[in-house]
Amino acid sequence: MEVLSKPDGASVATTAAPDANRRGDIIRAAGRLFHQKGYNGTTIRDIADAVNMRSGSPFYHFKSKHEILFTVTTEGIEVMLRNLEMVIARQQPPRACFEACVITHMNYLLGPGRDFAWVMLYESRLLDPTERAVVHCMSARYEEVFSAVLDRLVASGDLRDASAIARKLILGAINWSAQWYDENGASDPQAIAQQLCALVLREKN
Amino acid sequence: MEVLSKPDGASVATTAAPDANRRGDIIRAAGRLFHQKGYNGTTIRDIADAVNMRSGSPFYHFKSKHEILFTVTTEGIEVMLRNLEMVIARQQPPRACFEACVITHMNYLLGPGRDFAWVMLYESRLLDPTERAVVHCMSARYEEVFSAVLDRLVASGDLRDASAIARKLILGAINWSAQWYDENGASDPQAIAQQLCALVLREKN
DNA sequence: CCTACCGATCGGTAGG
DNA sequence: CCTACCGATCGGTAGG
Repeated sequence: MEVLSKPDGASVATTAAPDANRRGDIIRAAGRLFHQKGYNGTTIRDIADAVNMRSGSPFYHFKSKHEILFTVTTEGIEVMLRNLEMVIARQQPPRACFEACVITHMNYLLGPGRDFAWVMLYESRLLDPTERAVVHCMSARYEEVFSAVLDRLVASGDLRDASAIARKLILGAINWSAQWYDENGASDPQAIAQQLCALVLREKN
Repeated sequence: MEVLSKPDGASVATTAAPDANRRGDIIRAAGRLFHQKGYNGTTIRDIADAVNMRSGSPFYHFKSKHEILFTVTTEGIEVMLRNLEMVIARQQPPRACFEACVITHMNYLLGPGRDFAWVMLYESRLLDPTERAVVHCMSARYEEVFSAVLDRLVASGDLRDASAIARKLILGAINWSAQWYDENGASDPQAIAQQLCALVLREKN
């Protein structure tokens, strides 16, 4: 790489990085900041600072602040949906399938996807109607797939009720964990997922 | 009242109202706006407009925008805690007590307290550390009282587990309902509360 | 509680 | 991707 032949390597490393994914840097930094301070509490200058740009430069990659929020949000929901479909493709028995879905959901929600999932759950409502409709559509798809997992649990006798309200309550218990989970605390995402399963599933016999 | 003797009654009615609780008007309007658009997405001018004041006037009642947020937040948690303690004072059996607590919680969360509870749940994190500590302390008190209700359920055999995680999961399922509840939808707060009870409690026999 | 206003900051843009 | 900047708007205040 030509970078190596430049006389001032250190300076190049921090200011140039020609082929690095600056767009990805921006959405990761924006996700973290939107999570910490909220969308409206975060300025373009905050985001630019976090990736060592000047305040005008994020607009070279995104046409508006809203577009950054939209990108962060869809990144979150897309990964969650992809993960869910991968787990279901394993074709496990109903109970094992549900447990795996919850573990996967929580691993992302409380782990690498913390910021993206948070923004999707709590900040996407600040998008304008058109963008919000897209996000809502993707969330509905997630719920639809999850719903089929619950239906199988009812069929196998592991769950009493898979109505729309029951589904919302279960997903609520899961998603709410992002509010109180402490990564330095005693329990990890998997342990929480298992507690959730024990709470809503019938006792095994 | 002297108001009645004024020649232009209509004008008086909209501009004077000398002894009305303007402070209460402000926090109600602020609650609704913070719920709709978020704390940072709501301006002092939005709030002032909503109660027919000019932009500088809210500062006659509150020393800062943060103080309005703090007041809205504590109003929410105080009412919820008071309601909870009133239900517990009825001294019902464990299962009936739990059901009554959940119904009361949801009636406020999805009904008259919609805005206050929402702001408490989702916007209070934007307070500065000192104010947030006060709110956190009140929330902890709520959880503590709720925890005792769960302990009795375990003792009576109606619930398998009342660990801290189980408690968080149950409260999460409840609180999350504010995200999806549709007041024009099919089910009312009480029906949702009963579904929650059916989901987490052992079957009666 | 209003009028009039302030300094700071915001999202976004033109031109390079 | 930076420099330099713009119009709009923000939270808050002084004086009445």
